[in-house]
Amino acid sequence: MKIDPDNKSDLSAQIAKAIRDAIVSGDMIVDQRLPSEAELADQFAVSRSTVREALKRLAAQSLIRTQRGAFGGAFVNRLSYEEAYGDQITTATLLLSMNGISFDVACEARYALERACTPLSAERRTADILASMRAEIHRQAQPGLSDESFCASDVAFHRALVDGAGNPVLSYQLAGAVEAMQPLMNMITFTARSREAIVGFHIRIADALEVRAPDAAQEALHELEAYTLHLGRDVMATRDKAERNKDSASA
Amino acid sequence: MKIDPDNKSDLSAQIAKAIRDAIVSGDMIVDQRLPSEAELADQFAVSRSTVREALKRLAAQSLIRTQRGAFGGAFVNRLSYEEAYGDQITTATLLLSMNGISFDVACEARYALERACTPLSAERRTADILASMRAEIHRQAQPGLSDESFCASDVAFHRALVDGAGNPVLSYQLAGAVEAMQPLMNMITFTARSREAIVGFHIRIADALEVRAPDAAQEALHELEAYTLHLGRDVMATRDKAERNKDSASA
DNA sequence: TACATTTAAATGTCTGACATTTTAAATGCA
DNA sequence: TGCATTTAAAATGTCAGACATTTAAATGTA
Repeated sequence: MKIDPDNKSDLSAQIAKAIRDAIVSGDMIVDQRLPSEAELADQFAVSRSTVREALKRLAAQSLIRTQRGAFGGAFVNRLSYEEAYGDQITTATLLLSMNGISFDVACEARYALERACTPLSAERRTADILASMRAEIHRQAQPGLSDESFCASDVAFHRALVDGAGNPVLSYQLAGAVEAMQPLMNMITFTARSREAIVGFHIRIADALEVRAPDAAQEALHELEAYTLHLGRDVMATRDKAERNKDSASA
Repeated sequence: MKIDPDNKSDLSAQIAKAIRDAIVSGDMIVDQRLPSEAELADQFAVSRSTVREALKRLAAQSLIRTQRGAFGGAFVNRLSYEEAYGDQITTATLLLSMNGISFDVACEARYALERACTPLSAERRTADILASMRAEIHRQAQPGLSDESFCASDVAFHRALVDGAGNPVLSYQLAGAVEAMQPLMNMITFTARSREAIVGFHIRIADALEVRAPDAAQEALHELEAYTLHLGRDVMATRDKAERNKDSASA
């Protein structure tokens, strides 16, 4: 089913690729059992350790799961949204933090994606979704809330907006974009006034969804984007200024 | 920097998680060198094999890279868009194929996401992007083209539309959604007439982008979505019918 | 200085062993 | 026979030690 050219480097990566290809192409189907580690070692003419390293690579991508014991082994895993979310969010977060993505760019992407599902959400939002949004709005209005908790609630609100579209593919794709913003948002110190403004936008969005008014929701979202961008730019400007002062002081 | 509770199961997964957390939290920064395998084995009080399996998990997620030789080792990897694309597309493809996502749902998600970046693309598209789109349109009009090549070109066209927005975060998020559709699209047999229709929509989109008319682009995209949905439903209906006939014949 | 050689440190691979988990089969007993 | 218990086998998880290979720094030499 899979052969290995006599390249000399990174056997475990090659073996992982061969098995991964078999899974992605549909040659191996969900819940099918892979040969045992010993058998794979024979087939590929490598040691068991090398096979194990290959299998761990696949396990890290949730492509297989392993069971111990007799009649155990490695099985092709049905990739679930729940499993995929985690990686998606981790990857998106790292992409932002490691590549110096500016607040502006991240913000634009996030709201563009949210606008993509607002019309659908206005059409399909369930009572549950609406209740979740109202609950988050209520939490965001609590006076003693820390900035981190406020941001977390903000993310939860927007997740509800996305999930309201009732399209799991959309939810999956947007989970990363929305959650990856949180570290950037966490750098913002929310004054009482800015919180009040944000909650106001949230209420407008929830109201619009409640009466299934896509245009009103879209407009509120647009204004929220502009406001968020404004807040973010203020913070960045202040930070850059402090940075410059520190530099000139130390020089 | 990281400790390991005395759970007895899946040491390599626990170690991978500890290191991953250190990377995601920023405790370890890009290009920082991890301790050698032997040192990690000491720190975690496990064997070198176990450490290696943990490192392979992280390598599979592109979180680290390894270099052989003196002064080599494992280094925190700067996660690039190029690396992330691959996983993103693989995961999105598997999610669709393994979870029985219907053509309708996938199609809706894809076009919703594309609509999110059409206004940006109309505003910012470069001459290069426009040239790419025209080139793909030209290819799609070739008579001898196979269905697979037509689909691949279709994906390339829509990738250009997305990239036109000039926002790498958007491009990353949408790569999976667009490319994951290809296997589903490949099941469609494109007649000469349907190809002609699709090329017509593509021309309208490119024209709209050329004169920076977001609304016209949006409208053409909407109609293309409806048309694609129509094509897909026909195919699915035909296939289901054939399936039923086969069932009743064998029964 | 420039080039060749040596050396050390690290990952990559192999072998063989033992521990643990889990299920199926075998066994024993009423 | 029927059921509970025990046993055996198969598989993954872990460990220890060895050797191969790669790489860059250190060293030696013309």
